[in-house]
Amino acid sequence: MTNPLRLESLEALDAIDRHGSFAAAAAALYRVPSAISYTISQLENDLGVAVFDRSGHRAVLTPAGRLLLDEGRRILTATRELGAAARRVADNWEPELRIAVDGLIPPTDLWPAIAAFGAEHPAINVRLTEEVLGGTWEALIDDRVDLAVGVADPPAGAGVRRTAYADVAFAFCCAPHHPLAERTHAVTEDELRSHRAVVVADSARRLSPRDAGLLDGQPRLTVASMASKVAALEHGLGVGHVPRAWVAEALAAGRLVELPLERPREAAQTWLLWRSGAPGRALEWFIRRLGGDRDQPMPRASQMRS
Amino acid sequence: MTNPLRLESLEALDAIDRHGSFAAAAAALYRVPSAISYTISQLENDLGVAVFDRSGHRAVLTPAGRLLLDEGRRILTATRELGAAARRVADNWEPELRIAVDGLIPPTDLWPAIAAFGAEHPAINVRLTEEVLGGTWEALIDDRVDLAVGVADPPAGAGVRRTAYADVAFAFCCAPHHPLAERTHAVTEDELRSHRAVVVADSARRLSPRDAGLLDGQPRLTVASMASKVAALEHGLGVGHVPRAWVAEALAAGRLVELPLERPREAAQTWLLWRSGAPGRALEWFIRRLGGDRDQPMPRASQMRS
DNA sequence: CCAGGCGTTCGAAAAGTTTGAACGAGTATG
DNA sequence: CATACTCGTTCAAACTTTTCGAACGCCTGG
Repeated sequence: MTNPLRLESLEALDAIDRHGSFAAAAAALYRVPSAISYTISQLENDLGVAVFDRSGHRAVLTPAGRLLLDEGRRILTATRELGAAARRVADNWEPELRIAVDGLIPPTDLWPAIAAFGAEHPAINVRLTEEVLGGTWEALIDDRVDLAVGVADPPAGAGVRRTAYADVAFAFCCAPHHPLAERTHAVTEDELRSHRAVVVADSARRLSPRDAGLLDGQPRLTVASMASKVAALEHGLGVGHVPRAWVAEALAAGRLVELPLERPREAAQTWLLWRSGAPGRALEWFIRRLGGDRDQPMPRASQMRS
Repeated sequence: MTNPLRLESLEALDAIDRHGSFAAAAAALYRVPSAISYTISQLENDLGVAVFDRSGHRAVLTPAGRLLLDEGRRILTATRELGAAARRVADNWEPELRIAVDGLIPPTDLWPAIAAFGAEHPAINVRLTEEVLGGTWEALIDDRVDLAVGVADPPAGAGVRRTAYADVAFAFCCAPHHPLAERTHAVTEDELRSHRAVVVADSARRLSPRDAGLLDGQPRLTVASMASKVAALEHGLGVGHVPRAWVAEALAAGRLVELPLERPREAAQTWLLWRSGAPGRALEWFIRRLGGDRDQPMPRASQMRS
């Protein structure tokens, strides 16, 4: 049993319903009424089903006709969209762009770019995932994302290109009611060691996980994301370094306090990474927007962009 | 811009991918290779997009071709299914049958019938909702469902037909640690009045709600469903009548105890209801299966069917 | 009752598809 | 390195399908 349904029949059905009569539909399709009659009776023959009830003066849809009309419209739409999507792909626009943002960068950082992209290219989907440390790199290498944003120390790796993204400065924080908050002078490493550190777990599935900026012997609370880490710090569960952009508001509101450190952690240079090879145009759009001119990959002086 | 995509092109594309070459696809479609060439180049012209890369010996899909193939298959499937669905509708099978089951009946009661129906008619969807008292009737009248199962006192109403369903017997229950559980002799109405009754709220949205089997002046806890009522009783929040089928297991396990009543509530006759008019065949199937021979609507002697 | 719109039917004309043969190009096989 | 085979394309001719235009019968509204 081969496919017994023609798109032209559905198109005709749609036009008839839209314009109210065979004659009007014919006019709308720049055809003669008999052609519409022919198309519909062909549909009815193919299907072995009455689509219109002609017992009255004007033809009226049967229940089966109603179903064909309603569902047929979905098929027509899908078909038209498929045509458009194919054209876009041929023009090197990806149907979907997948972006991983590293825990160092608040995802809100990307919203303006994503909103602007969505306004320009409403038909292209953007999928944003959040990863931590090696997980961001791994998502790119494993082809789970097309663009990695805010990776701090990308391993040397063939097949990956990069351009500078933001410098991320850290604040060493704890809750106001945390014992360390009493301190007025810079905290030494020895003092630190007796307080629990909140750390974010590397989200790598495959590569060996690494932890960042930790003193040996310090007790830990490991959480899954930077957002959880901030929440944990606010609840006084420990201390830790957090990118300033993540805690600016909490510091201003007094939910967290910043502690001076004897050896403060220096700002981290972060990168925009993508696989080399022919990038799609959506990827190029984001590289240009987020990374600026990628032919001059130099570290940016700014901290986080808002 | 009219629709520039033909189903035959997608069909050809599918056949080429499935059989590995233009020639094999042609054979599978009982056509000559040049016809396939023609169809594909027509697709490429319509779309203005290369679907195959012919630079090598064998034609190989471009990314756009890949998209057309993958998405095109979905469209082909949808189209075929639409044809089949239209035939079913013309044959008086509903695309979806909506059933409301009254709170008196455990929904599990219907599972065997629904499973059997699904096995016979896998393409017809069944939507099961749960309603209480007037809500069941109202869902039917408002055309939110096609069949109402287990309605106890259907109001006289034109345009509705019915046949007997199960007789529902009630058990008056409370938790074993409830004060009334101490009683060894039949409970009088006066005694009852001082204990909270758990009642199920009528789910009617429009019609005036009614409450069943309540003594005036008795404090109440109103819950949304029979399942909640059973749970409330088990937690000792009150007392109340429950259809035996809902609590057989809880009584056997000792999570509830049955109390003898001075004036026990008599079993309720329940009905299967549907709107009169030409019933679809799925509806007929369920009426026949659940209600037996509907030309002899007589109360059934059994209690609940399992 | 008449004018006008509706949808169908039919033969003829137009448009579109399929065919088969010929061709060039690539790939296995000996 | 021939040879035989398969692949996909092109082209004119045969064929099929769709569209057209005119004629017709039906119903509705004035």
